[in-house]
Amino acid sequence: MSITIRKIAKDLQLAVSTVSKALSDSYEISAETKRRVLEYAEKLDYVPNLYASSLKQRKSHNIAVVVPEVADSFFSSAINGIESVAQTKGYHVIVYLTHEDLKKEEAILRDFRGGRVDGVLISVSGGAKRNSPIHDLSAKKFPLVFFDRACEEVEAAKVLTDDFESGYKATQHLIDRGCRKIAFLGTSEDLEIIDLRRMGYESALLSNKIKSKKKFILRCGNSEEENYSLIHKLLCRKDRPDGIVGSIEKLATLSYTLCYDLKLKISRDIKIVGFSSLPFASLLNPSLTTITQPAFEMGRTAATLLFNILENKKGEVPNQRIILPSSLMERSSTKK
Amino acid sequence: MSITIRKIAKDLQLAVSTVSKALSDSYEISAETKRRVLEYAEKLDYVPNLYASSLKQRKSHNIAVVVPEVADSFFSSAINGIESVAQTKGYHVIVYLTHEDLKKEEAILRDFRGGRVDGVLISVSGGAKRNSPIHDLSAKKFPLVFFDRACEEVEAAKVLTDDFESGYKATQHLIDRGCRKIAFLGTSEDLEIIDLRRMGYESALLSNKIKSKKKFILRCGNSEEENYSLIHKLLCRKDRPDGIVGSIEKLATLSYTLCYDLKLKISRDIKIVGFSSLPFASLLNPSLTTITQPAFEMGRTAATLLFNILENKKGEVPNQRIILPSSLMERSSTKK
DNA sequence: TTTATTTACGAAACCGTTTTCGTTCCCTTT
DNA sequence: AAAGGGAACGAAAACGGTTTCGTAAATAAA
Repeated sequence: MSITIRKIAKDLQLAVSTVSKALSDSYEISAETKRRVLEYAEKLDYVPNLYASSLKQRKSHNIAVVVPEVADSFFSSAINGIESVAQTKGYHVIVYLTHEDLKKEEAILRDFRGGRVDGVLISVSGGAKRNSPIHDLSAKKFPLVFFDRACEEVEAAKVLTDDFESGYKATQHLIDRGCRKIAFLGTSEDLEIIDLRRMGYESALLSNKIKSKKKFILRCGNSEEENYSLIHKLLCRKDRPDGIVGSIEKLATLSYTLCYDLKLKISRDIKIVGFSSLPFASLLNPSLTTITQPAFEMGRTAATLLFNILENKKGEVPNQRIILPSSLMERSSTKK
Repeated sequence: MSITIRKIAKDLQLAVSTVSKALSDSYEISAETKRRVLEYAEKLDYVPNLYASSLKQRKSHNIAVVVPEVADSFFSSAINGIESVAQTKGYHVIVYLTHEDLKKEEAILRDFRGGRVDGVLISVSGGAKRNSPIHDLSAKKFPLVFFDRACEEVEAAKVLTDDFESGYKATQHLIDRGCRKIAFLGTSEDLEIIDLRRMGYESALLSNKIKSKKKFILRCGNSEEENYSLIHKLLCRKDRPDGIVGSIEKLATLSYTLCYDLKLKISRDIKIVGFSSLPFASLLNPSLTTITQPAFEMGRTAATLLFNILENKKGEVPNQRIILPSSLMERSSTKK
């Protein structure tokens, strides 16, 4: 039997309301009574029941972070950024993993509607339609901020990078390094950011009068094995690409593995640039040229935005759209 | 205003208890009534209030995973392992990050006592004393399973690897490759697993009649910069080590960075073996020889154990101690 | 001195479920 | 026909806090 506010009240000959107020440091209670209550609570090692207070107060002091996975440098850094601000606000951050499974994501969001969290920061998983009804509904039900991977048509705050430009820059960089047959590794489902990166890629090709080939645009899936064989096939073509844009971290590293396996020398035979926030991209063999997003900063910004909404600061645009700059970090994988 | 069971009851001219039972598919309720309730609930998009039911039922259907950080391949994989079993049990897993801050860890555990979660899986942060009172108390308060980083003297289930043996193996491997001046990079606080790894290291040195030097045993901290300069100092000594055991993933990769900066050629000038579950350790330059723990499997096992406790399966030893094997993956960083 | 105001506390309602007992009503038994 | 036994549902008490609204005493204002 856990110790409750009622027990404290009885033992101290006080009303439960008095104890409750004393514990929350209400002005209605005298210093002396507060002291008695605090002391006794401490002594009994009283811990308030979360569910009782949340039920009554209609707030949980929790925010959710919903991400596809955590074994990705972008997400793990972003989570740290989010935590850094949640902490100052006295909020807990709860991490939910979708494993790129839209069904799971929907289940999680639906579950939130029960009041589990006060707000949500989300980077949607593949397959989330641009105007997913569930995301839309959720955004109307409670504060929701997209970061990095958003649903375009859902009205909510968003923290993004300029993915079109990033795709363009990555591709242009490869072209500058002499590549002419550049492949783009994307995901199978229609994620907006991947689409934009691909459009940037295609636009760069166009600017340089290079024909974009369907065969060089891969739609990778969720399974490592499947992706392995897809890229394998790509790299075994007669007109094998001489450059790769890996629009997801794991696709870039997987390309490395394939080059190893196929005895292709990265940078000489084929140049690679990957989207990644890996702290040790420079330790890879060869060091990987990356488009690096300000992951921590994006998390921080998104969380700040969320708290602005929660605290209902006026003067704030409700559905802000913030674009943070990402940068091309040139390394050996694209050396001439 | 959210829609509640009470509204459904009123609209359908039923008692709240009837609706509640219908929703939980109780045998007391006729099929017809169930159908009506379900249909109407669906129509109104009813979502049960989590706090109300948890308050009443005294269970949350949540389990917590408490880890120092998530930007570490071991932890991110372990989390996936945990999730894989939680999912089959209909439980949510909530990830808490301590950032290796014991104060924060204590606050989190204390918070749990309010009933936030039904059970906890924890890998303690540095500085957690062997018999930390808070962990001890927590273990008595609710189901708690340690994985990887445990508090030795706290009575609770544990899923571990043989860290002494791993430290020994790593060191012996370096000796076999010709190293004689081997450094051990550990953490500053007394984590049991690090201690065991270090003892394995020292034991291997002893077996080979190599004197262990205090100066070669580094106690790294939490800040990257600090660790950088610590290792920097180590590698600039006149009698610079010819081998390094990195007992934490980030210490191994940091050593790489330092070798780069100091123009030391890894494997020729200095050999490195690191504890890591990085999927792309083989992509590093040079590929990193690792002690790899079965991270996913450990997560899975720990979670299974926790659910056994939650379900109170008899015939199960309450405080099992399971040791899983880790393996030395030989790669280029320790080539002769 | 009377009236207003403040201070410090208590009683009770409430948050939205679950759960325990009843209580009907109807159908078997004997 | 009386007793017994389900089947289907309702009333009300929890769960452990918070919050509103009183109220008595103490203090200040008139």
